[in-house]
Amino acid sequence: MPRLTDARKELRRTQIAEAAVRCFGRNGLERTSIADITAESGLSAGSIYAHYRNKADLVRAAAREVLARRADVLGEYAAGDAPPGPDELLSRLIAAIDPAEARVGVQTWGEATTDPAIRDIVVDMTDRMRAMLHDCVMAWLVKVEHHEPAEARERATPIAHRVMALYQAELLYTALRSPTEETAS
Amino acid sequence: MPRLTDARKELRRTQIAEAAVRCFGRNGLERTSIADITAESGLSAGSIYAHYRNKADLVRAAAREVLARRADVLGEYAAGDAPPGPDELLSRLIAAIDPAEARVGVQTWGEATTDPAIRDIVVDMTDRMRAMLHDCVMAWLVKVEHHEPAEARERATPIAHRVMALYQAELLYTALRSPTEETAS
DNA sequence: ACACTAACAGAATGGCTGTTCCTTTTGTAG
DNA sequence: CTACAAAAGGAACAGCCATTCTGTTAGTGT
Repeated sequence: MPRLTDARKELRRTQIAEAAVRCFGRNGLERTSIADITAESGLSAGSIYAHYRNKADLVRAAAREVLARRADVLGEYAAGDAPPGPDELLSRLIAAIDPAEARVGVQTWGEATTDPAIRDIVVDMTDRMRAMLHDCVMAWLVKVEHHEPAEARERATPIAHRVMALYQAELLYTALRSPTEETAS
Repeated sequence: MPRLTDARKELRRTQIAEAAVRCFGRNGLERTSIADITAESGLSAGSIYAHYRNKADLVRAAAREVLARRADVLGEYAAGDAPPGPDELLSRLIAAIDPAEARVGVQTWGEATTDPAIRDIVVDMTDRMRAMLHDCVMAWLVKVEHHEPAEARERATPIAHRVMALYQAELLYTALRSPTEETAS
């Protein structure tokens, strides 16, 4: 084959990454072998190495994917014109948690303590998500609680911090609650 | 040597476990080889296997040790006759966090998503710690806020839950903040 | 439609690592 | 103090797994 068109290439990359995420959720980052991923994705080792430099690179991509998907959910809320308050916001975030992705997310935290590249991804995604929470809470303070924008910005910071913390804790609980068995119909 | 006296045997076990914890904090649970642990502990492979059935067994012991040490800190507070309020309690817990142990703790979470044995340890320790927090908050409600014991017991539950969540989030931040370098003099 | 070249399959490899085995050492009981 | 047996040392082993390599296939630009 000649060089694949960019769309196709990206498609293959996500196909591999998604298979990897499924494997990671099932067996963990390190206990997942390339062979597992080839089996899950239906591709071969050679093919995987044509798209990712090595396993670490693939893990990074998987981490980015999982974390990004979680962050995206937030974008919608902040933009709406009836922003939910902190409690409601937290409830919705928690309701949107997917157990499999929660597991990979928590595994990612563990890996981040050791691997600087993963650490940067996690920190970056966390900061970004907290910023979105901040926007969301500020919008609520202004539109619903009728605070001054300047004051709202200040007040929103610790609230966003707390919501983030409670959300992460819930993510951990979800990850621990569903050890390895779920056959969601 | 004949069978070591129980005290000596336990000493060796903790010597190995502590070396393992140091290695885990530095390189992660899976990236730490038995060779690393022999180097860190000054013992040999044969010796390690005389005290632990296998590596998984050693990881379990290390997890227990780290989590137990964190839980122990709490015991003191609950027993004192001037129990700290939730905010003060959280501050003290956070102040007592050791970065190296935080890293191993977070790694343990990641492992728990995959390994049922580790999962049980983490869940057990978390429950135990939350129960201690509950006792502590209840003592505060009764002794300082002058609530009725029955009412205090009820009110303490969600508060303990929140303190636990915020503590765990802080643990995560600490683990991420200190990637691998600290040469505390 | 053709040719070119990168994607793909899958076997081969080389290194690493958990575990075991055998020897030597040494703590303990009598 | 002696003898015994378990513990410590460390080399050897076996299996796994990331990565590479070789040939084959099939998209893509012309």
